[in-house]
Amino acid sequence: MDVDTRVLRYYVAVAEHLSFTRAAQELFVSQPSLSRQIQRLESEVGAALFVRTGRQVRLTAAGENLLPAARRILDDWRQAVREVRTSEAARKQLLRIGFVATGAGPLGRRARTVFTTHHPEITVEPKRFDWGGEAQALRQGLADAAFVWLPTDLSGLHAHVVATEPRWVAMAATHPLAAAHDTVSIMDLRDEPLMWTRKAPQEWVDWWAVNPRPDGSTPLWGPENDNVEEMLEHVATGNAVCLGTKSMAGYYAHPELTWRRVTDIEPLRIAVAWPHGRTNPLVRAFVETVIDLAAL
Amino acid sequence: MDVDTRVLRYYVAVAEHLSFTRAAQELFVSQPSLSRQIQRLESEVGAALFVRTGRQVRLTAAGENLLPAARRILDDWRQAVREVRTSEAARKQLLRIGFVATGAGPLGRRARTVFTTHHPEITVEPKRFDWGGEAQALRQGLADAAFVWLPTDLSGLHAHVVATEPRWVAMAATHPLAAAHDTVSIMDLRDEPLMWTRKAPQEWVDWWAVNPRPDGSTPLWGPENDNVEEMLEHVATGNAVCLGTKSMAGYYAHPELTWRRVTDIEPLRIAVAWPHGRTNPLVRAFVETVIDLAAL
DNA sequence: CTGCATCCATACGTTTGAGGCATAGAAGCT
DNA sequence: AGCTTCTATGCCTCAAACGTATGGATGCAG
Repeated sequence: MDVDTRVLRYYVAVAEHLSFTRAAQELFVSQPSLSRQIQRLESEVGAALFVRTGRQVRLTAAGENLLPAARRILDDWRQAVREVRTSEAARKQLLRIGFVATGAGPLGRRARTVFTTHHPEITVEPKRFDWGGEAQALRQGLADAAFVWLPTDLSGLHAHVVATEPRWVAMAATHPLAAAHDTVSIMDLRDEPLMWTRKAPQEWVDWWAVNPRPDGSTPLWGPENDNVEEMLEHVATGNAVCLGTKSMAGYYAHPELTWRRVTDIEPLRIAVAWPHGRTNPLVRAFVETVIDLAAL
Repeated sequence: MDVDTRVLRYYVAVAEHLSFTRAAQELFVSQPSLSRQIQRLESEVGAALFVRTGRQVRLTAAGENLLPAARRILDDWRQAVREVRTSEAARKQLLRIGFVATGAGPLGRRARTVFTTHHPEITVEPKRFDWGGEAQALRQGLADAAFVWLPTDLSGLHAHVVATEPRWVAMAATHPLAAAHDTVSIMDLRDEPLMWTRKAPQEWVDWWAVNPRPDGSTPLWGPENDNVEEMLEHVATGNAVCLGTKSMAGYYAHPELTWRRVTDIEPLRIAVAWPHGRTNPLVRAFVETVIDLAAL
């Protein structure tokens, strides 16, 4: 009679993809493991949820009927956890500001400073997340507001674009390109292995990698990584190059690393974002501070 | 971010009893295990749910806020599973009739016979449950209708009393009481260890054991058991005596067992019951068959 | 019609975690 | 101060969830 929300997530994923293999990939579990969990769920509820006919998978009537309940339970739980976490932070007079890597650069720091002078009783906690994690964190109640890097999935969130940053490329100091030019073109990176991550959605990875390239080609993929530090370790070692922001060129300038401006790709857009639903007045105040500063 | 509904049940139980020890007893888990699960839940949601102050346990604000969501999720899941199981049975043209031990005796069998002649396309499946399990089975969608033995918790169920049965007592054939009388009084059983179960609610156990006795005394408790067969094994071995129905005296008459009518206790009331909510017309038809037969 | 590719199920070994028992530690009562 | 009551911690056991390797069925192409 008991279920784990994990199993419900598995079920919804299979129902959405109508494929165990693809759902397993999305869920970062093996296909056999996923099959077992679905079998277990089916025996628990006493009915087959999917019809597997060799080549294709489709929902049974029971599968269709259970699906809304599974979604409802997942939403209910996510929202409940988000509210508890958010209230707990509010109770402790905390304002948790999520960001990735350099976040919004100088704007973020100025906003925190200004906010703190107006609300000295509040502790503002900058919270660093892995690639794509800042938007996720808002949905999970792990941050109250965040500087999110676009493009990303903004469902469930309010967002205002407050800054843009030119994109730069990082490479090992010994890299030939570093010696050759002060600036580079995206086409100069055609044969360079590029860093990527499975933490962020595909859309995000493609945008950063400029995939497809202006000439229609696909980037050469290098090692995977979860966050800036890991990424730059790889790059300094010479395994790959990576794209980043102008701020990153300043913040993460170590001797083994060389940064160059990329002249011909669009800049990063950065938004301040916060979750839908009842909004803590402090969150709104912080967002307004950011927007005001951005307008200067 | 994931939870098991089991953990939510634990949480709700602790919140209702405001005691880990008592909740653990109700849930049939050890107190340390329960404590650990609650700790785990608390770290998952990022807030303490209970304040433990040595002598007493009370809910925190976060604990109060999470409670409705936990209850909602549990109800949602129970209902979803019940509906899937019920629809699946309907799809297979099954009508599952729950009962305990001898159920409603001859009435149950006659009702199934009559129903089958009117609905030959339907397979009627008598389903036997452990003590107190027939009402539970209706709530869990494991039966479509059932003969429930009163008193029991009827929440979520419709019920009509359709029969009563005098109560008899079973003892080992070698038992002194068996030789002495044709009938016995409840007071004759004062010093006899009586069978009991933890499957059914306390109310049920007390009613069967006639606790307290007319003179205010408490029965002497014998071995525990889950169902008729286990109970009668104990009784035949001479470990205890047990109370049962007149039907049981006929159905379960083996040589090592002697049954005697108990003259001075109220008879068992038996109801036909079915779950709240959308009701399959076949269920209603069966219930009406039972009620009609009972009226004869 | 045969070989190949695709996709889900099964087998098996490994690891995580939920449970029980014993016991420590804290709080209130006598 | 000692006793009782209640929750937390340490340690062990066992079930189950996961991954890798592989089997088996289906559909497509040559």
